[in-house]
Amino acid sequence: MKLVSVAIPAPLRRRFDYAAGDIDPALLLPGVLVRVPFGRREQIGVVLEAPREVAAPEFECRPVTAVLDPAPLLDAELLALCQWAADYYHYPLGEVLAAALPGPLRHGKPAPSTAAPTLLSLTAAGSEALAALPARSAALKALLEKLGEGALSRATLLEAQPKAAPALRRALAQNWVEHVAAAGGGAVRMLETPPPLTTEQSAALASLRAAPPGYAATLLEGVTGSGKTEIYLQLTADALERGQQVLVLAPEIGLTPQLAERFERRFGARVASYHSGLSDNERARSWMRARRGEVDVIVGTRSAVFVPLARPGLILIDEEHDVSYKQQEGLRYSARDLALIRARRLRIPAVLGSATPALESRHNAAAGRYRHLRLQQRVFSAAGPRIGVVDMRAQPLKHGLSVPLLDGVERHLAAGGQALLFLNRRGYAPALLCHDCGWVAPCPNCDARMTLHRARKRLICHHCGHAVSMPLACPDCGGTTLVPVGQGTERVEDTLRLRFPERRIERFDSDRLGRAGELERLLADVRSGAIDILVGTQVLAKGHDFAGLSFAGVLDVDQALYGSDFRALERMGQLVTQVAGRVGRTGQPGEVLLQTHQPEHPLLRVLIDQGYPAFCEALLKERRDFGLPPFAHLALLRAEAREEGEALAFLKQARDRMPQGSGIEALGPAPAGMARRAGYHRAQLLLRGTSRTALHQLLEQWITDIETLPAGRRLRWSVDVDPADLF
DNA sequence: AGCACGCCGACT
DNA sequence: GTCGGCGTGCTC
Repeated sequence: MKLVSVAIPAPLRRRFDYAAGDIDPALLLPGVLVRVPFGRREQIGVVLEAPREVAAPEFECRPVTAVLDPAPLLDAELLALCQWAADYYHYPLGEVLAAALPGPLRHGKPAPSTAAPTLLSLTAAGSEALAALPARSAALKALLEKLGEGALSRATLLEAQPKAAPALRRALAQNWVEHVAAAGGGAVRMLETPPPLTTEQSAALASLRAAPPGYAATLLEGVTGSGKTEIYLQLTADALERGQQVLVLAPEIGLTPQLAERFERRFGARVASYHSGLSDNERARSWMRARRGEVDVIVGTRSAVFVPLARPGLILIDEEHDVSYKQQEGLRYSARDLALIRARRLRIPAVLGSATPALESRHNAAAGRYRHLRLQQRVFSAAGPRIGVVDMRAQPLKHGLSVPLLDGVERHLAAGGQALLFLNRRGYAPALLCHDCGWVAPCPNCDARMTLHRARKRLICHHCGHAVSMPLACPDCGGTTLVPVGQGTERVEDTLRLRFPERRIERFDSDRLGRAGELERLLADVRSGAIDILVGTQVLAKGHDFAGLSFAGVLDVDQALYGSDFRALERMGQLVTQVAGRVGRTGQPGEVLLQTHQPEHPLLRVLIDQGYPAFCEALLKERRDFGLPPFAHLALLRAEAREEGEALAFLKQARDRMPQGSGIEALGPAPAGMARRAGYHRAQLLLRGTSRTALHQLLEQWITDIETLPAGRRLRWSVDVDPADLF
């Protein structure tokens, strides 16, 4: 009889064999989705291998219920990539496959019908209408203006202007906007004249183009403003001319529309976006369009690394250093690393771009695994900003803002510049203290303090989301003098409002930017010069261009200097360098001030005096001395349980069963950095080894063994290969 | 993960 | 007498 191996989306690290039954074996190809009976219910599984003839099955196999696709949904390459990820991250293949498929397809919905996207173009009548439009037709005006800059697909347009759908309907009805075919299938139309390249850009491009066809990884280390995107665009043009597809990864949803826009504007390319901001159906459509070759450029976040490619030609990973590429739950994969694996298997080039490459990437480049190209010259201004330090010791403070910093803001605003203040802490204050008895509002679920959100009159835990209304009196002693301690972006914003009442100050953090399109709207105001001071978190450090910025302040450098996470310093260096790179593009000299209580910190000095590359060298030396990545390979066994001590006890058992003599060291188990979070007690066991092969061999054996531990059933545990942090 | 089976406590 | 708690086992 004919048997097929099927992967089932369940936390089971094995395959299940089914009988072909009365289904034509020719339909049961690898990558085909099938409906199969599984226990007492039905599951959608993926066929892993073509049916094999077995005389007498050792197991009584149940028959496949139905074949869901006429042709395999997953091609051989994607299947192999998922198998690789399952092996490397020690995660069940069925679950990896489920992660690679958009929701509707995973649940057995038929593949949506798609067509190559068309572009929306402003007509002559549209231009005329735009000029005559009354001011109150704001949405329509914004829409026509946007399309006036160049044709865009409907999807990209709606990502930039989420509420433009009604206006678009009207514009189409009036013939102010028309559908035009996008370029594709090897025909590249240059719709924009590419800007002249700098000498460095030309050299980098020439070097990339000179590479023989096939896999090559290139680290493109280019300071902010050195024109990495232009290199991406020109490499993309090459691939499009060859009739190939380009996969572009960005760390954040907010960066994908801009990239999509660039490709559509430049080439009239057929672009699909893929990220979690899209609806399930939109994701399924993008996925299928890429699979069917109806789009030539796929722009997406982490999960886009699993989008199938009909004609793969190039993979671009922008801001490759960004930690968002690492998934922090479930299948804990690194999209950057998987993208490189994918490029190698596909025998196509990959380019890792960043102004501040990850230590690992610089190390890989130095070891000859990647080519290393550098762009050190900015396109628009010759000099980088001056970076200074404010010694916070004995400084009079205004809610965390020092006098030199406030003076800096003042000076640059007076000179017509914009100022950016960076603080990686949202809310008003990270703690609320009773002045009478010393009580500090704790989170009932976590080992953490509640953050005060004053505008919303609430205390919110940033680790579990628990929220209560702001107390008026201390619950312990009844005292009414409750003092906010420390500062978050909200408080900095308030302080600045008092100091600069006539200036427009805007906060950029996830509290403020909740609604779709809000960031885009604010960024437009920054570009037009309507906003004078930007206060924000992470969001501000990622890839957005602020042409008018001439001053930046980093308020809490100390967090990284005291931080216990081994990557904290690396991230601080990246942040400072990225922030510095956004400053002083206008031509007026930029300035960056770092507030710290440790102005003499040796690594901080190296960063300021010698720059990011030297800083990385110093950090790498430290990592070597401490036996940390990239000089050792890590895996973390995490566990969390409702009862205190259970997680630790489980990890101790696991440790006792670790195979011996593998050369892998076990450190711990120990309670996690935050021992209790969201009601769970957490602990972890760290594995370290210099041989990746040895580490993986051990993990494979060991995990199979741990799975049989009864204690493991009563708690949640997971394996994290190449953990991004050790918390 | 689901889902069923099974063996003990407090209800109508 | 049953309803239901969650420990244990299994899924081709």
